[in-house]
Amino acid sequence: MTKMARSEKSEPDHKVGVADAPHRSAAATRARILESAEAEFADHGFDGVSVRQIALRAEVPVALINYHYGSKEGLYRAIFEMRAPMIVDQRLAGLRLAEMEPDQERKVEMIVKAVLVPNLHMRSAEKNSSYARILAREVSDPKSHDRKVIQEFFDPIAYKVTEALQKAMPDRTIEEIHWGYQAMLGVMVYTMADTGRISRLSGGRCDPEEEMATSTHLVALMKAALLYGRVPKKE
Amino acid sequence: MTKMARSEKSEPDHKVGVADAPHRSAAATRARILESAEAEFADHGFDGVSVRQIALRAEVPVALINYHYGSKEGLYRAIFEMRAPMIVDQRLAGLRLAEMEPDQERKVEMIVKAVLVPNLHMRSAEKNSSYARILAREVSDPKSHDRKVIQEFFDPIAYKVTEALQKAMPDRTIEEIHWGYQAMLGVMVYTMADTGRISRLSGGRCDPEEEMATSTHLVALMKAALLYGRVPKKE
DNA sequence: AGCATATTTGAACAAGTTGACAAGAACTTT
DNA sequence: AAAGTTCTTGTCAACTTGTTCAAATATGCT
Repeated sequence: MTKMARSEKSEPDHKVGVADAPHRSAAATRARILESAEAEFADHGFDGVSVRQIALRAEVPVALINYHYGSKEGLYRAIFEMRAPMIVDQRLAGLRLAEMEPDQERKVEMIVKAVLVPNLHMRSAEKNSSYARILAREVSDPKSHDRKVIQEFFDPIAYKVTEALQKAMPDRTIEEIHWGYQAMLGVMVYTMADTGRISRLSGGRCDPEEEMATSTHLVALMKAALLYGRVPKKE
Repeated sequence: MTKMARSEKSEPDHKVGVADAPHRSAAATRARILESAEAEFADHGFDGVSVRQIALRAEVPVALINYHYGSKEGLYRAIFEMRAPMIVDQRLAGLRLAEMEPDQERKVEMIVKAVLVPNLHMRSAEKNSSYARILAREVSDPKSHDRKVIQEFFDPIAYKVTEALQKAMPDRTIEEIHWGYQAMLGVMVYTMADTGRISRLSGGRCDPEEEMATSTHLVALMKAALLYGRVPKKE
């Protein structure tokens, strides 16, 4: 029987008076590893990074990361377990607000915002920008299918969004609703994953780092797409 | 000095009468390697695949692929050198058609189609579906930045598209044009990269494999986004 | 203090990686 | 038919990969 990783931590709220002692607390080390992993995975992808690179960046011996997270994939998943709830909660909050809005046009706009804004914000919040890139990469990686991480963490909220859209625009077909949602996700992910191409092509006029401008434009586009983008009825 | 790869082939149009001879022609072998590489890269990404896996699938010894393509990256680039012109040409043709259209609304729709349809078609054409997934992956991979493959092959056509959009909708700001274009690319790439999530979320109602339905919906959405998605003017 | 548990460490492991080489087979041209 | 390319092949060395081990150190509790 192999030694199991310490997945669950007691996380004792010990006094941090001895902060600069030889060993920072275990929790701090775990956090540092997670941080490094996030950055490295964002830059090079799951397969593009070796556990050693992560360990090097975190300034810990390689073995430690296996001790704390069990495996490379365990470490990877830990990133999502930490970050996913943040944006899921924000989306839920946005959806609740949209629900109360009587005006249809505004309601759709609020739903769009509920989906896009949390992620776009995270993208520009320096600290989390790497997670945004990991997320973007994960959705376009067939291997993620095996990891099931998107499905596990984000499918539930996806259902909530499509439901909300359906309620806001009852005259739409289910297909229209879903393709509309996919379109939203697409532009969001593409923008989050941006590696400088948008800025390059636009001569610097468009920059995903500028959260306000980006959100404004994308929300306007997707709102219009959802409200006015009807497919000509068959036959 | 290392032995250089045979990047350029004389590609002699020799008689293929002896097709089933012990050695298939060199060109055929090259092609077979390229095919296998395409499939493997699509499934696992550049870093997720070893040259051995590709060689195994193509049923050739490992060394042969280094002989023909010099290196793993050389092989990767060869895929784009083969496929990119196909879709670039189709887009250009679409743009030329759009140019003659007098009606603005139709014109924009034609530009959208010129961008989306070639890729979506390739996605569903069984043979090339793997290339579509490679492409999708490449745009969300910062490492591609180093490889410069997107920039090299697709930036030129991107400029042509934004120009066309500008001419079709002269009242738009440059930012609106570019964000509109990025949105188009986003939904396209996301759809091309799909790993089954779209179908799963929609209970099987939406499937990127169904080219007609997919194109119809996405074109309708993006046309509306571009035509009616104006950002409220500042101040 | 002293004992048990949690954490950290460097070294080692087996498996798999890439790119290279020299030798051989096949096809072209002379 | 001989010579010269072009193409194919098995094997190799040097190196990474993720993971594990046993020993060392730190920490928390009574």
